[in-house]
Amino acid sequence: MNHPLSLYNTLTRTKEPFTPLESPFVGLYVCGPTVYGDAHLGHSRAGVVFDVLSRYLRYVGYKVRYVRNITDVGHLQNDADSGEDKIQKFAKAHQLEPMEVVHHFTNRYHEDLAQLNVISPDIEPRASGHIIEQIQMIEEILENGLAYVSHGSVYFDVPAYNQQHNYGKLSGRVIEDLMTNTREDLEGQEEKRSPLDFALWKKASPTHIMRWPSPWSEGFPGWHLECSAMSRKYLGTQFDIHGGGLDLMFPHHECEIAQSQASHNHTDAARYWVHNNMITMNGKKMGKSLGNFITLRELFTGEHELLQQAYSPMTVRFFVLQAHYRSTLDFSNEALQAARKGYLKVMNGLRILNQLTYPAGAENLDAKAEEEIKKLTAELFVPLNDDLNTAKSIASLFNLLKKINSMHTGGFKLETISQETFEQMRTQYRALVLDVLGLKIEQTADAQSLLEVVLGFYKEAKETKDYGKVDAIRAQLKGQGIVIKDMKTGIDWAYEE
RNA sequence: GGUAACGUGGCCGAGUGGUUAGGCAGAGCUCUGCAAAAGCUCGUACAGCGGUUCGAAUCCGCUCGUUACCUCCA
Repeated sequence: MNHPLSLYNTLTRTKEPFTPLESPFVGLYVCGPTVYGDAHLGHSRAGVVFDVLSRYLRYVGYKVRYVRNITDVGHLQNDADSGEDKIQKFAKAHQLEPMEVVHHFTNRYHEDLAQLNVISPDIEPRASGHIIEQIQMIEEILENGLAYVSHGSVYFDVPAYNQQHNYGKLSGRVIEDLMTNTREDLEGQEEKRSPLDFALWKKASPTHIMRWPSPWSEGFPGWHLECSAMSRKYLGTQFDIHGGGLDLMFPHHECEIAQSQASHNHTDAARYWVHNNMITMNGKKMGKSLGNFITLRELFTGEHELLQQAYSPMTVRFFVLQAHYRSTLDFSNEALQAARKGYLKVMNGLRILNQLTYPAGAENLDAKAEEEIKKLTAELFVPLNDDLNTAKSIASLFNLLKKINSMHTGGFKLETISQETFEQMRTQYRALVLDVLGLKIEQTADAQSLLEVVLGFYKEAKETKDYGKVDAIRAQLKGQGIVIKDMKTGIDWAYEE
């Protein structure tokens, strides 16, 4: 199949037409979270952006295999010698098993993303479950002479690799610059031949409790390796799209490319490298290390000193989608409140659209109106082909929405457009909002409160002895499986038994 | 220091040479028992200074400012 989608490829720094290796199949790999804490607003961006990408690819007919990993073996904290990783640190502090920690946060991550209506990936591999694959890849790199064993650890030989390949091709780094700019305070790694070398396997210190056996030592796989090993296992040595946050470009993705090239893959792994930009707070990147993050749970409940109110999951989703994924997006209460209103406006439009019925047999075509609706409808999806410009698609949505609202209030006569155009408009609007942007209706009113309103009227009707109304309310509620109970102490209701 | 971006109206945020982005907030109008919703209309924009061009927010240069990566990070 041939679809005019183009994506910005970090490898080439240009927008390129997207053509899968084996159309209609698309392999998509996205770097998932390191599960040592709750997901924050920043995480939601990668989740939502690549959710929309996979939704759109499917919408236009591709068969997508979406793989997103869970990194649960921990990353090295600082220099390798400290030997303490984030997950372990957290585990000790709380007297928990490391697996207990990662399981806990994995579950919460799933819950949070589900709230955002992010569809679960097709495969969600865990680093801890792919130690064997990672060991195998290390062996391949050793066989190819691009890694070396040192004191029970294995390091990737960056200078040697760079003689055959181009280390830095993704992030635009020049190895000579990196050599001269290596931080002094990261030294103390006499095990490594070059400060640029990175660990493929790290021998565990005696106190390190996350460890696995390997040909070299009891230890754990280095950062970067899990993604190379798992993407290869489930998508092959070469696949279509690799996604992740911009902050992973270097060194993480750069190292992934090097590992894939240096192993028996001999490829850059992915053909299109796609990076989403960061969410900022007052212009500064939101991140765990900076401590300026707001978790999704805090957003949903409003429990954070910077939040003036709670923001629903769909508000957050809409907020993310109103910006292009490659731009930074600045958080503020005002921006979230604006997103909330915008989201509700779109959903009200959907509700209206569902109510509209075309007046059959009453066609009274107006060429101009017909043309206008056709044009506005056609513009809905077009921006998505231009590097997934959801912001522009949403703008198109609002433009069409004005007409839909006019149809509803009667200013725009439905019969002036053909039924075909009407149906097309309705189908496309729904498809964009529900299927591709992945927005859904959020219940704002709960049944209990609505019932209390009805019971209020019931009580009033009884007091005024308007028994016709009393009986009607009872009958209506009974139709909903609810019975009213008049007791001496007051009015209550129950589920009909 | 190296590399890469960015700077759009009160706020958020599209837009890469000429046409209304859009949302929120604000003003006015229509509709309305009141209100809401909705529709219509309106306003202050493209950091600064040069340059290229018939024409630049959009290309080039310089200045100022902000950020990201170079360490774990979506």
